[in-house]
Amino acid sequence: MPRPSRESYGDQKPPYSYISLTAMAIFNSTEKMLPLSDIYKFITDRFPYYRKNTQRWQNSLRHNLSFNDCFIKVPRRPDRPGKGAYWALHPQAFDMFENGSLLRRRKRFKLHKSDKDILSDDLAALANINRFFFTPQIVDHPHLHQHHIIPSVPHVDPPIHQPAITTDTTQTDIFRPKRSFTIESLITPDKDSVSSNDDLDKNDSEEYFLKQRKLLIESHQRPLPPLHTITSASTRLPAFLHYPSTSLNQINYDITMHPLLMMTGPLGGLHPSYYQNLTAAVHHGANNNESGGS
DNA sequence: CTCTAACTCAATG
DNA sequence: CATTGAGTTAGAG
Repeated sequence: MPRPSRESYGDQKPPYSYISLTAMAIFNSTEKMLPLSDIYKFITDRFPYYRKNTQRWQNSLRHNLSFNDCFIKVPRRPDRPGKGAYWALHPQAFDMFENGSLLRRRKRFKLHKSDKDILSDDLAALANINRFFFTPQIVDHPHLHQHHIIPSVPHVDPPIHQPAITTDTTQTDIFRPKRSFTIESLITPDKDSVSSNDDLDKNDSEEYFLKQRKLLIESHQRPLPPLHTITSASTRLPAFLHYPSTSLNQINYDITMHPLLMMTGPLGGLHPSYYQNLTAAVHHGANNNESGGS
């Protein structure tokens, strides 16, 4: 029989703020981002206290998501229907529990307006990229036709293979573009290789991508994602924002290209104190129905 | 005690 | 579900 587990705090209010509860939920997820409903679920599963008065605290929690810059609303991928967006943690907010308290931070995590603008631009670009690459009609373009570049909407979610968060990762295989991604390099590839040869080496995904992009731009069939945002390196969200891969390499390539989706380092730049505090708290609450093993 | 993060209520989109 | 504002509560130093 599952021991009531003192870590779930029974009917008592757990000593965590909504912000830390939400951070736990997100951090605990494999993708490091969750829709609202799953955040609710995480909390109610672990802490009985929150199985009551749901309307009240859930409203408060939503308020926190919107109000605090430490939470980022990631647009839902079109091939993943569902309600609401995904919520992720801003990487720069990892040290927000510096003082070791999961109840009240020393300072509120707030982004400057310019950073917020950049971030929202990037996220908008991401949404556009998604919409763009998951829209089947685009296949009509003559140049693109043969290349299985543009997918029909994928129906399955392939398992995400994220590097398990182990003790450390000295070198993660992070994808990085071999050259800088400026507007110029995208629109006017400096290499004659692309423009001169019509028959691209399909193993060179970068070249392939550039060619593809060029054709799409020329086609004018639908708005392209604002490419300039792709070069903004100021807001680099680590891999936990990484959308699960699909079997569609070209899409992966494009999406991976976005700075929002690039890994910044081991544990995504996780601050040690954050890691310790949160994992401790998560494991605390996680022992609800443990004790017998599942 | 002060300062301000966190919470609540609630209107609005 | 998401955003915003305003007023209240309460934790940290």
